[in-house]
Amino acid sequence: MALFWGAESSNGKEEAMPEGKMPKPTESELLVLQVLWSRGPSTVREVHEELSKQREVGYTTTLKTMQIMLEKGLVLRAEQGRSHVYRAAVEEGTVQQRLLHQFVKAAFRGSAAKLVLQALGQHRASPEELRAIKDLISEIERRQEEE
Amino acid sequence: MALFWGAESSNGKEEAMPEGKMPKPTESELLVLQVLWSRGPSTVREVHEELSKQREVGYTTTLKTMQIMLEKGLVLRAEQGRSHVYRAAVEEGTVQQRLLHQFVKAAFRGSAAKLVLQALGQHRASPEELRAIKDLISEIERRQEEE
DNA sequence: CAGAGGCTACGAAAAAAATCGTAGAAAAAT
DNA sequence: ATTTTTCTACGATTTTTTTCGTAGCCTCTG
Repeated sequence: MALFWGAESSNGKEEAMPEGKMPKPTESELLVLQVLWSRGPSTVREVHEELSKQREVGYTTTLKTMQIMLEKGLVLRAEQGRSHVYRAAVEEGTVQQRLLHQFVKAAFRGSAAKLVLQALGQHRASPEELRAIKDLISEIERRQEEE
Repeated sequence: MALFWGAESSNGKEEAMPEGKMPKPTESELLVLQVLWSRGPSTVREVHEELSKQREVGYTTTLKTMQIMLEKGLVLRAEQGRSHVYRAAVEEGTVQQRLLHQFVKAAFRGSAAKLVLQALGQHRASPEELRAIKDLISEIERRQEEE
């Protein structure tokens, strides 16, 4: 079991990415992050197995992608025997927030409301989720009235 | 005034893109589409002026982008004197829908509800918009109860 | 009519991403 | 002890996207 992170002190990337300077992950990198977020710390092999389910891709491709992500600071890794265990260096919510912001601007001319309407209309949401959304809206409305 | 579209019959791209086989527009192409959607049919020069406000870019770059978009069928054009007037060949809503779907999958692991919550929490929505969203939710809930 | 300016076409270069082959080290299997 | 498997490193290639230079063609001006 790898008990500590930051064994790679040589490249100076052992700390979790400071929220400010996070580089935008590419599509492939996002796929890797998804696996890390859902599985937790994983080896290249494990991530690769997971990605292989979705689409055909060579092992070294996944490896290379993850190495690049390490350079960018999107992931951290620890040695474990002869292999490496990677983990996400950026939080899912933070990445989502940043990507969402850019997406709203790029595809919805900045109108988050339009996006929300489209998303709700198009995708299926559970009663609980709808409830949560309604609650949030009430919350926002309450705050607006106060102003 | 250009009264008809489809003067470019030679390249067989004079019809609006059939919803099914629309290629995913790249970032730059999306910027062009945004201009066409908001201004309506425009010349390269006009689109370029608009884009120049946002970022520095050469005229021929914009031109080339639009020519590629024509090949892909993302835009249509009509000759007007010695210049061309372009218009979007794909509807804004349709493109948004497709991009949104991919985005939810790529960044929110398919959870539209999570995206909605993030979007509402992060961006400002007007009371009217909130109203509209609430209405839509009620509508969805009603439909779900019936099942 | 000559020159300037505005347009498009076209090709090619530059930049960004994705993919993979090969080599070499270490561990496991036989 | 050999061989086979399993890893990483690294470079190179391919693909996609973006950007722009140059040439040729009209049109308008002087």
